[in-house]
Amino acid sequence: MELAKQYDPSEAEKRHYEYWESNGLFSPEVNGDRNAPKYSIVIPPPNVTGSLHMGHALQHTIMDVLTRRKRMLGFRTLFLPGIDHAGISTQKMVTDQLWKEEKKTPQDIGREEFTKRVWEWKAKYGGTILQQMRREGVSVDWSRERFTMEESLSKAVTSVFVALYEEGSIYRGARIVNWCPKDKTVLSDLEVEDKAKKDGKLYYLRYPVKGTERHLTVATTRPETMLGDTAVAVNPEDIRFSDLVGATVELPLTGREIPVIADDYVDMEFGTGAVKITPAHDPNDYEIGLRHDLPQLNVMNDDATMNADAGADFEGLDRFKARELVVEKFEELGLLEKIDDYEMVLPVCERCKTIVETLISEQWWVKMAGMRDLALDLKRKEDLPKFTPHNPHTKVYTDWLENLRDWTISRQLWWGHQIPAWYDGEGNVFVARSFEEAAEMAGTEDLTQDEDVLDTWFSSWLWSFSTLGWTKPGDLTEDMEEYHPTDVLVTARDIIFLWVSRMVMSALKFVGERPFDDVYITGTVLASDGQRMSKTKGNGIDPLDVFDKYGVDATRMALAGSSTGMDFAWRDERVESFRNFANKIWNATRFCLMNSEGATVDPESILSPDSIADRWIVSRLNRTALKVNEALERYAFHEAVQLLYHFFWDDFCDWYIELSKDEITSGDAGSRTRILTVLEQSLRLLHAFMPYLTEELWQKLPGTGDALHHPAYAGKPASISLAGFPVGDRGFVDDRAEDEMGLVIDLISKVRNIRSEMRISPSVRIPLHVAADGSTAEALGSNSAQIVKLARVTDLVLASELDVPKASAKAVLSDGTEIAVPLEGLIDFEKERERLSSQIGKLEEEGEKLGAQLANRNFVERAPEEKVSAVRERVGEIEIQLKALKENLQALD
RNA sequence: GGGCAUAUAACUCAAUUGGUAGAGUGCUUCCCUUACAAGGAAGAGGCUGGAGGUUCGAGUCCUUCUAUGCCCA
Repeated sequence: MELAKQYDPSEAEKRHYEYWESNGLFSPEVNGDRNAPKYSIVIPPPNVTGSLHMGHALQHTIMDVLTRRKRMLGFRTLFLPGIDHAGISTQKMVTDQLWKEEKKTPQDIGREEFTKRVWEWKAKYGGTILQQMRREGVSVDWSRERFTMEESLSKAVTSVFVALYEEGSIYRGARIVNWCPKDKTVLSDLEVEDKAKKDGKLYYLRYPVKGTERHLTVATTRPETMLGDTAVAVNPEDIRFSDLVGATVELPLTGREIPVIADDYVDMEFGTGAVKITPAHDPNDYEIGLRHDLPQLNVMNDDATMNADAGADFEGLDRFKARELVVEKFEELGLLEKIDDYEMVLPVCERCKTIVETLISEQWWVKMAGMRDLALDLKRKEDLPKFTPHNPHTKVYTDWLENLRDWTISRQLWWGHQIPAWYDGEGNVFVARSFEEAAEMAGTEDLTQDEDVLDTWFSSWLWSFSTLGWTKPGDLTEDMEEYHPTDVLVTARDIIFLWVSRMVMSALKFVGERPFDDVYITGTVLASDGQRMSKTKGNGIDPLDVFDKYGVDATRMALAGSSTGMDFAWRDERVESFRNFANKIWNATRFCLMNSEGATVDPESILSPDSIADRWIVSRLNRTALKVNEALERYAFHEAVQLLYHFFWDDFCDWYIELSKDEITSGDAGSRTRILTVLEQSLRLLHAFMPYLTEELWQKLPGTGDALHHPAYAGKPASISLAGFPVGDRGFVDDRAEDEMGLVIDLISKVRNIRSEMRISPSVRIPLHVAADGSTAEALGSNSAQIVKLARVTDLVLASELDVPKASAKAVLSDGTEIAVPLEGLIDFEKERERLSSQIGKLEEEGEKLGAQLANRNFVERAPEEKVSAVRERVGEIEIQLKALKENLQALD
């Protein structure tokens, strides 16, 4: 069989995913072993509006590596995919489209029609990211794909709402909230982000004190809110104002009179020390208002224009226009003291970046204290999910829990789970699982359902179990029993609070167990400039472009290989190196296949390796497998990638193929079989990371098929994804073979060094003399043909003593074995002197360091025995080598 | 303001419980040796951000400073 000279990923990527998916290889049911242990992961659901970005690619790669390995180990493996309905962004998207295409607003077509349009939109565009995930090669079970708005998950949402309401954990109340005037909905604290505003202003406004000639000056960043002021506050300790506490201020522009109050909250250092209090439009003022029983005067509409209570001059004005007008009028009245420049931080809507308004609004809330305590109990029992990397996530997570506040769950949207609360004509509320149930409770069908929907997170916090068929407390579906709790959650730092902690609380509350054992928090993929990727900066990198350019497998290797849990800057060069690696694997396989006649993959063939090279590669293979498995068990993806890269490229390609090349090309069936088998094992190890390339090549190797499957997948469609994952066997780790092979490699490298330094053309063959006895002579002698070939020497002269002319280049192997290349006529004495001197210099430097250590009695007495003897051993080696090198140098004179 | 993290070769990053600092890319020199030039061979390149301290021994532990990033308020 002849392969192309270069690997073309695009072709393999098309074919194999289709094969895997249509044969259901990623469904846990493919596992025929009823007693197999399970392994389950639920995907963090991307937004239905979303498309694949680097963060997804990273997380999905990690999850897929974990899943594929476990599947190959024979676990009943479930990797469950799905998306969430992303209330705000989806509604926005469809609203925009409606306006663009029909010049209509959602209100124009009504709720029912609008919701229909969203479903149509979802059917048409909502699957984008799911298709992109197929391209990534993720081995998810598509037969279990979930969507937060589908019937079963909606039932779960409703039943959880009702259960919490019935126990008194959900209530409705007017409180100060974050309000997005553009999306016209309330936002939870977590959906608001801070944005620095460097060119902000601090306005100093004078309020006349009633019955005096005095003014009280307040400093504010938001003059327009003064229209809703209901007090001025000062610190009770502040002697500047102590006589004014209890006085009345005439609030300009409004004709209202408001009191001067004293409250600890006021910072004497800030501004003037006097603070205007607007309980209806500032969270801190709201609290102060409650403490002092102040009226809450709402002066704004839901679109952040001023309302009638702001006064006739201001009604209808946008908040920023109103600000200008307020300042103007203060100026006219001579009440504007000054305006300072002021750097500040503004709260903005996480989605549309509009400046968030704080106002008082009637919303639904969840009391979190009870569930929070359940989660903190886990901490006490030291049974929290295990975070990787451990720090600082565990602490951040528990700190946050301890300061948890109630959660606003209603949203003023039409797209989402409509709140299951109905009102009768008198305003009584009935919370029920359905209209029928509510009607029965109310004794009338004359009910209207609450207009609002629930926060999207109110459905995704149930994701770990709602996706497994759970619809109500007590539900124990087959999938729940089998796959919950899941094994690991892989996600990004930014949703530890929004999602991870809430999932823990909901699972504890409703299922009575943790939703997952481990949490792996990935680092952030930064742009190549080290900055965060962002649309506005235009420095983002589209994973699909990278797939096209370098192939999916190379991209996955680059991502997994960078996944230490730290953030890392994206570098195309790194992916390129893995594309080259993929090509290396391709060509190594190409070589084996070109010489595969009469041979077939046969695991038995490497069970009793005979030659040093065979014992060595089998040892390296098993050692690598052991380490890769160990690394993956502790989520050290980058270590696993490094191990595989170096095993395959250095050990297998650079040495094993080269050492066995003659035997292979001359048709030795045994050698051919062994190399095919080692290759096949390597492909299996690589499969979790590079699924397409390995499947492509595995299918081409002679002797592969379902017979190589893990026993749990006997008789299933042949795929490397069902083959056993090599776990490695300590019995095959052969230190002696590795030492002996190390000598051969050292010898060849030293000769190559001589050639290179002496500038001997590769076409010129040179003689090689080696002084060795015993096992060294045996190891080198049994590989003499390979040494001759790889060091390009005429022949290898092995004797117990060197017998070479003065004009020879010499070197010493790590065990002290002396080697010499007689180079009559070729050798440049000056160069050889330099070469030897530089090597002597290096060894002397190392020897001095180590010698100093040994001279230190404290080291010898206090350091562990094995450390000391290791240093002694190394010093011994150095001494032997130095002696020989120095003699060689002298011999040149 | 509080908390956390990071600072290692030109670049991007590694370094198990403290025990002679590694990789990939880039760079230099040589080679199209029929698996692979997306390749092969040989090299150069680091007082591990600064300053103290603990220790026989510190990239690793402690203190402090500087710079950057993230989270919370």
